[in-house]
Amino acid sequence: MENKEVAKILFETAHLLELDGGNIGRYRSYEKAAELIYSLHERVEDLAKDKQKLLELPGIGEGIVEHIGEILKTGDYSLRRKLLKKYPATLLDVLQLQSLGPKKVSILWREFGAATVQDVEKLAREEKLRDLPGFGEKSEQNILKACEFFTKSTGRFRLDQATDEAERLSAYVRETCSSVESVTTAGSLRRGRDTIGDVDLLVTMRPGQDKQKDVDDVAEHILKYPRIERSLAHGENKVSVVMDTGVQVDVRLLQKKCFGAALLYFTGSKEHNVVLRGRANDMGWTLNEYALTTLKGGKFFAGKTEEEIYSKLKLPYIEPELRENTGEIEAAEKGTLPVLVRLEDMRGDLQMHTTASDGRNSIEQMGEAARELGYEYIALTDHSKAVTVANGMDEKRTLEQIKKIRAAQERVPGIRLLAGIEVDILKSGQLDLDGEVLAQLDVVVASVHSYMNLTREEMTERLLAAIENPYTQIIAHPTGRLIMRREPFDYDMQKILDAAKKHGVAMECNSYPDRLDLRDVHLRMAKQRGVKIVISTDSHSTTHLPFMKYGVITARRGWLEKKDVINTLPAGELLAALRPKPTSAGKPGAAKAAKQK
DNA sequence: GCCGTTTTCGGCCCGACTGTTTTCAGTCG
Repeated sequence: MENKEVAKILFETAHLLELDGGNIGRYRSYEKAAELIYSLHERVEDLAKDKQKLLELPGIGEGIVEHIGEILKTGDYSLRRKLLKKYPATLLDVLQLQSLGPKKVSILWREFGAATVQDVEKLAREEKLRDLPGFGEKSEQNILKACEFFTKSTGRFRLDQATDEAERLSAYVRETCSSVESVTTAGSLRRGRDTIGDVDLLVTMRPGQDKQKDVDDVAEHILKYPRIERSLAHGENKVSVVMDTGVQVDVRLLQKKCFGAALLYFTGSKEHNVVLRGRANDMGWTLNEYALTTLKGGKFFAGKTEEEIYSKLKLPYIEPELRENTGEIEAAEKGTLPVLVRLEDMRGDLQMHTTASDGRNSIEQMGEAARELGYEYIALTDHSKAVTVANGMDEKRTLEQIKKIRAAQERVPGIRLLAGIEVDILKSGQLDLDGEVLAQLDVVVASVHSYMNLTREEMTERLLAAIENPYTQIIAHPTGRLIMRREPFDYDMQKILDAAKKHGVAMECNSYPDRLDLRDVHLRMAKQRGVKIVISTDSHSTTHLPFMKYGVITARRGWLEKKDVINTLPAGELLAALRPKPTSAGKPGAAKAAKQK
């Protein structure tokens, strides 16, 4: 059973307990355990074999260990089942609605038997909510809007969508408010999560222009941004709006001396902050979004920069992408934080498509655009014949494509053009092209585009076969997930990564914002095993080449350093770092054997 | 249900905002 599934059952139990009222802290224990397991990089199933190991985890006690045992054994949990007899599972959706929390959801359930978002929406339309205690006309309207929003979307957005929204609004504020000194992105967007709930922007004022009136003027001005669909909140130092794209943006207007404390606080994660707060308390201070102050007397101690606060807490600066409370604080204490890979470290891009298959641009255009970005090399990796919808190439066309790439090199100086392929991994695990042809390519990237619903065992075998094939050098978008659209393939990731390490096959961190695959947790697993990583864009147009930044941020979330990512190497060293292919001339039988694998 | 150098009970991060109230409960991040 996957950690995600165990965590889901615990989360649901926590929410149901919250609805049920009673002991305040009890549900938080379930929630804390769920959060921990969700972000754990070891499998909870493996840890559970040794009860002591589970007990060592913070927030996990005898009770939770027993419940985890039950969940792993039976696939469900008796308390959750019991609560679900009392409350329908659809109430968990209702709980997701903005402005409705456990207390109010509980009232709606008791008073009207409202169990679904549709039920609540109907009641709001019939104006039946406004007379309940704690409700009113305005909250009825908000609930109605929340129901409509829920129906329209699940409320999360891809990293690129949130990035675009943040950049557009930031530019508007910077360009049109002369009293504003800086606009900074915080929240999960700054941490680089693959999906974003809402965008957090922090605004500071220029010296001398930071009186409440100036701040109010800026808030008013932000509310005039034409792409705002509606405003959710407008306080003294906060403006919350929903854009016409459905993305929610919270803008906070800050005093400069609080900027570091606020940036730290609003960047999160919540779990990271809770530990920092506890640490501050232990040292005789208290940390909030304004400052680090003394516990007694509230004397200001630090707050202007994040570095200053970490330093006072006797920690080195921790990069935002690491702030998930998954070991970064311990690493910071020991001085073993990774030096994370940066976008500037990337020397080439190893997956992209041209008009030869389903790309929009020619070899030359891709080469020139990549050279503009400062790359030293790229691999042109069009599809193989199994992907008929993408005009995949057979052996003959692949050989012609190699010639075309070699010829294009003459016309595009200043960047090395590597002849590559994105060869399909067939249902059997065989590669889609003959070994003799694969042997002539500089870079062989292999990936799955069909039969995505095989059983866990079948999919594991399929990928193992592909990795064992001597021509495979890189596995591209290894889990096949499409963010918010398609679940990842089901297979044994540990076995696949172990095999990749054994055979010297690199795993891709695909930068395409719909994919981000491998994801952070899996990249970290790969790093721990010493598996080589490449970060590629899978560009289908020159306009996709800048997606590299999303792959890099995902890699950073996976704790990857420059040395873990082989396309940070110069071309010669990169080619040496790729798994050596058998040459068709040297071993006549090798190619044939590989084909039959 | 978990936790503890204010430790076996009593609190669980904590401050802002909203909407409903006339001083605060509920929600949110």
